[in-house]
Amino acid sequence: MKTTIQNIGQFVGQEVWIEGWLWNKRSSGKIQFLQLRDGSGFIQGVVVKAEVTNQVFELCSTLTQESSVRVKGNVRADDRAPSGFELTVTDVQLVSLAKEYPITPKEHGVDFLLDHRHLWIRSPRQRAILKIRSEIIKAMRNFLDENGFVQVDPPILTPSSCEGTTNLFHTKYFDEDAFLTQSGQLYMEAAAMALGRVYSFGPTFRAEKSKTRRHLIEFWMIEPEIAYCTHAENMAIQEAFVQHIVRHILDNCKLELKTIERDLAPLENVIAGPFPRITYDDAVKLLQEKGHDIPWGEDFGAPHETELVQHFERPVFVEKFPSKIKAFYMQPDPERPEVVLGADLLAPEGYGEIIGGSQRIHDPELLEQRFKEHQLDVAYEWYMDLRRYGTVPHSGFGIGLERTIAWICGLDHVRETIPFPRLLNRLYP
RNA sequence: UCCUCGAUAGCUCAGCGGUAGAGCAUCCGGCUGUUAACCGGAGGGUCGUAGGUUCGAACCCUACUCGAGGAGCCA
Repeated sequence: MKTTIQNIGQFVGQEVWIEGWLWNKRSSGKIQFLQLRDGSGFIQGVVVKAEVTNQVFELCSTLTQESSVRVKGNVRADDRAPSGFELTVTDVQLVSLAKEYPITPKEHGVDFLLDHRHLWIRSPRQRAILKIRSEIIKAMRNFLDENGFVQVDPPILTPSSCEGTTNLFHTKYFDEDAFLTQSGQLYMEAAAMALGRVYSFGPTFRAEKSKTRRHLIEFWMIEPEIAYCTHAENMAIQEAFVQHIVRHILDNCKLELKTIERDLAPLENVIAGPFPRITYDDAVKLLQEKGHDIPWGEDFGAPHETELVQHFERPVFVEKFPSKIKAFYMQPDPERPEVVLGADLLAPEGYGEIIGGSQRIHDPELLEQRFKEHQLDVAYEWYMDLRRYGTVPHSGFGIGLERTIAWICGLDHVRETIPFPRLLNRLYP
């Protein structure tokens, strides 16, 4: 009978085969402990010399780290095992004897590990993070699908930038210039006018020379866009969305959270109540009271965000930023036209902005005026069309997948949240 | 782009002007409950590159290359 380590608890008292790899081994003369993994989980195989053939015992003593093996054994519940189960080995088949494995059980530097990322992802910690990544994506899709959103895929090759500010990756589209997308938002606005509630899920590229623990050159974003939706409704959706994700991970990734030693208390608090909201005005006042030298009208830097977040136990919405420091498409507040109906969601524990969202300008004249102010070119004719033909108030947001993962996992760098991170000066492996 | 720090064995690091070191990994030997197992032994180096100072440089100086952390920008 063949099974996976994940399901091995169903076979207590029975003899099963598992197919996997040896990730570490300890031996003691007449007993050997094989640390086995098969992708679905980890289990220890105990090889007792008196209980197997000499051939099997000898084979085990020659096994190297990361050799691939098929192992037969009796499943036992054992309190000494981290997963609760152990395998008393009865037979072993060698699939391939691994050469000297570079990633030893000792500590390694970041550069070395990133050079060996294709092997690093085999380690228990990295496996747990990638598993949580998959579950976060699943939770996001579940929430959106259950709330009437339709997935729409925007293009990756685009004729120009969406927001104008950041540096884009340039490429050629036959004889034309083209750029890798930095956001699918403008296309999602078109899609929302066709399908009501939509979301995109795809990669995003920023050619910024950013070199911090919060930045990747290539990262994934989820960008929901909703027709007939106000700024307030937009924030309510974001709050429910983030709480759904955290709840899903707490319910479904207990073993993985334990593997990465995540403190669960801050996560449990995220789902215990509503997210606080603070206006940009009040945020500036708070920062000034705390001794920060920031005038009204200036955007927050990393130290400002860190300070702000310390005053709240849950993710906090900072809303109504000055329109001058925000994107051209954001709807002005009718009561105070110098600020916009938009909000950033700042994650707790210093993870920074994970969501940026806003109500979009739906008035054609105002949008035309913003185009002129920002000196945007005619490539946006189609975007103006959305206001010419049945324009409606609408809102949306973008959530950065890797920052969300880093926050939920409690990691100190986003590079561990993606299988093969693209970083400044790192395109390998 | 700017600021700070770093580069010595396959890996992680110590050595900071006078014969190149340790732990892990590898190989050999020992051990029936190990959890980064442990104990004994062996092999393993153009000290990032190029100059300079010095009787003598891994060590001091200069430049360059690569990397890390942070800033700006952002998700």
